[in-house]
Amino acid sequence: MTRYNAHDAEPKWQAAWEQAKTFQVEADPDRPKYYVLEMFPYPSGRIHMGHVRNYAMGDVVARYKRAQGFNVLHPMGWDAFGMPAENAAMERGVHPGEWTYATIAAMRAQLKRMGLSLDWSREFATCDVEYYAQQQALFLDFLEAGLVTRKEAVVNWDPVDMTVLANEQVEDGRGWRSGALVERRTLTQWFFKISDMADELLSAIDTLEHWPEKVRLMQANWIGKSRGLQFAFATRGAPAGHARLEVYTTRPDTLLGASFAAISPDHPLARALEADNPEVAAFCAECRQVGTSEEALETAEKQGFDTGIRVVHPLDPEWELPVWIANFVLMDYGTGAIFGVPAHDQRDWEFATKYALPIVPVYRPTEGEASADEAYVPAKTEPVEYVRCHTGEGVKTAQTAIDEAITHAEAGGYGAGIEQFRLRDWGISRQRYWGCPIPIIHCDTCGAVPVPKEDLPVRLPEDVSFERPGNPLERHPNWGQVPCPKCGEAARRETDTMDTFVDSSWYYARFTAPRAETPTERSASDYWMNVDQYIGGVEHAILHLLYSRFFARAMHATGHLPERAHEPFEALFTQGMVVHACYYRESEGRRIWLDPEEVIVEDGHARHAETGAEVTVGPVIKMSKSKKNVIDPERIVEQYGADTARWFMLSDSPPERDVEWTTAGVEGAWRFLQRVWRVLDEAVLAPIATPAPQCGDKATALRRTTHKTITGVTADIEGFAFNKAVARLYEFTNALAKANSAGADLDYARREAFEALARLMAPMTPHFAEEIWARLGHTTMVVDAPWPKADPSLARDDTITLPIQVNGKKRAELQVARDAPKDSVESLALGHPDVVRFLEGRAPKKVIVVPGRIVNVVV
RNA sequence: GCCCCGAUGGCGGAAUCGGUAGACGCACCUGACUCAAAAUCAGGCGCCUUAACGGGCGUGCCAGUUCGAGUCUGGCUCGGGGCACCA
Repeated sequence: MTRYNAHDAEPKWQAAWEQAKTFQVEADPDRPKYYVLEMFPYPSGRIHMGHVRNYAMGDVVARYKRAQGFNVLHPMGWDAFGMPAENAAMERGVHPGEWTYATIAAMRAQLKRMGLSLDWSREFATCDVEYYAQQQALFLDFLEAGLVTRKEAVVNWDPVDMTVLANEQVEDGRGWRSGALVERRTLTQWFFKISDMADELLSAIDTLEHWPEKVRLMQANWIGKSRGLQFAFATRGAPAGHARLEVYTTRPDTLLGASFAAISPDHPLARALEADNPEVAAFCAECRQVGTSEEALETAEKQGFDTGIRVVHPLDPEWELPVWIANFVLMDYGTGAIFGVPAHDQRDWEFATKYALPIVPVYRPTEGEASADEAYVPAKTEPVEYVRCHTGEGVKTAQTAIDEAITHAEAGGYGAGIEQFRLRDWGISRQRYWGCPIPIIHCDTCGAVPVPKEDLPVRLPEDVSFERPGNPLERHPNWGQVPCPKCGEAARRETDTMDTFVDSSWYYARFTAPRAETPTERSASDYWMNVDQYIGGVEHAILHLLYSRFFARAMHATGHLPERAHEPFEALFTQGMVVHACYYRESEGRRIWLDPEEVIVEDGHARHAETGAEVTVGPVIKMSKSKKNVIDPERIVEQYGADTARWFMLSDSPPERDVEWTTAGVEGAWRFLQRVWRVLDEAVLAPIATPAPQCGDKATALRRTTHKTITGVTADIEGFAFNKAVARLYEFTNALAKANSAGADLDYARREAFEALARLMAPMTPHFAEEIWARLGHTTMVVDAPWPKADPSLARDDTITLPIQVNGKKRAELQVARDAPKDSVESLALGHPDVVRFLEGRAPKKVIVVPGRIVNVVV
């Protein structure tokens, strides 16, 4: 009796695969390709359980497709630029590059111990100069193609870290790292013109058949298309150049309910007034101070400033409305100006109430009365009674009235129906060091001049200091001082670097030719693209995936990718998180979190192992350092081996849902591998390559189980139901254990079963499968064995168990031939003693026979 | 506020087309092996009821469609996620 020893087996097979270059691939137009990609990691220092789950799933797909004969591209790299490296530099005085490459080395070693079928020869980090050089080339191509612009924008400014923050880096109005209150600043920034593609990116969502519906919805909502009316008010008493005020509304049906116009504090008209009216300037400054946190928005009162300017209502030249500057009007949506209809918009209602402006209802409910304490805002599809409408009164839906109003405006020549998008241009300028430098030179005479391609790359200088906050590139003594490429006069480099989302927006394309002297190599990208299966966390459902979709389109427009790559990810799978129980005790009103290792749980009660003190069992949550419930994958691999960790990650929950880490579960996985080992140990098998003999009933039964398992596991893997594949393999092993007690006539069936088992397990527990395969007498590796094929005649049963219901309740079972004719099944059912008993002598009214499924006798 | 998703034993989950609810695993219980424990092996395990055979109930709640509903429809409750002063 032997045991499976993961510590010896795993390094052995990893070395064997590496030596055989098993996972190194080249483009080969004669073979079908398959590109599997998991979202590449940020090199934080150590892999975590989320990585293990993500890469275990990807590896199942990659190894399965490989066994099916595909030329599988399965690469790995590092999303290596970003703030943590700069923070490490500040804290420890090491260069961000040094820190990053050290963490990469550590994580690479950890990943290699997982035995993933990766082509490591394609590895790169986004902070490699070879990578960001090509990214700079792409930037220049995009610039030339009109996909890049430089403009003023209101941005989140972190006054402590002294940088612009992306919206998602602002938590509750504060910088995610510094905790400082974020200010709104107007800065000149570089933008990718993603909003030009808004409509395209939206409509193409329909083609993403193999993406989760949830992600498609999130993308659609983010792009946020709305149809409405844009029209201009004529102004009275406005400064020169502001004779007209453009407004946008999705509710033109409420034009007659207008009682004021309002503009954003950042609107050009507000700016014009600000210039020579200190009161206006003070008001606008105050508005800009207010944070953008949820709390601030919830509690912030509507604030307004009456400019004294009037506008003329488009439907009535006699009717004038006041123009207010209002803190709730956003400059970057629509035209930055609105008309207020307090009766039917809650914000307008609050504003009008505060400043005593008229509230004029346009429609009312068909039954009952609208509340007097708030705006009446029914669904657009709900019929309401219009009492004041320029396109006709009476009962209709808002949607109908809106369409009429747009038609009316277009016919009357005072407005046009337009589409608006919520999606804004992608601001990529960051005032950071550890990112890809934007290849631009600023010249006083020539303006912003692109760095000539032959001068690329613009390298990050090595001699920088992080003693002070802010951007070290800005205070570098000479890095920024260069001659203008156009006129040769003294000029300055752009010191902003690119948002790290840019780095991850095209890495999948770079993997197809990672050493090319151009961003891509068309022969390689045309063969490998698109990514057939992309796998990652749902937290990237919007930004990363949207940016990547934009980039692929832009790379096609600039000749770097085939048109097919417009949608670079054919199929997307978003996996759930790894969660774990947590424990804490209260001390002086504070929660002290405890390592689960220090806690003993008995009968639902938890106590501290050392002190015996009562401990509170917290919720099952995402592993996090602050809650002390992190399990380090490295420890698990050391203790049980990578295959056990992989098997457990795949076994307990459907991949899209969260999986709870439990010690018992991991031990169960480990026990299973030992059990397979033991069952094989005790099995008597026919010699290798024995042809299929005539089999008796018992042997045929085992063969049927084998072939049904092959069919089932194959379908489960295809359908991303790894937990079901695992359950099926458990059942299969149980059947094999039972078959061991049968005699020599099963020798062939047993060999067939074990050969299938090794190959079916290989994508999930690759080292273990190799070991089994070798013990079965093979001198080749299971990784090179083809995926098993089920014999259709064996994969289904000839006789089946048919349930018999009486009045919809199961009362009996019947063993019949699979293809038994309906009437014979019916008479067998009616003759069944249990059925007769429940009929109690009554004649059946109706007998429903669904062949192969069920019989229902109705009385 | 708007949009979306989910709810099945003590627990994770299975039931792919409207057709045997609870596969498989974990936990637990009984037995075998053992001086003993662990490991392993054999068996049990939704709830109520029954000495037993059996019977009744049961997929968050209330209705409906159907011979038949975990699955479809309508209305709720609870939980989770996304967006959010977007005019």
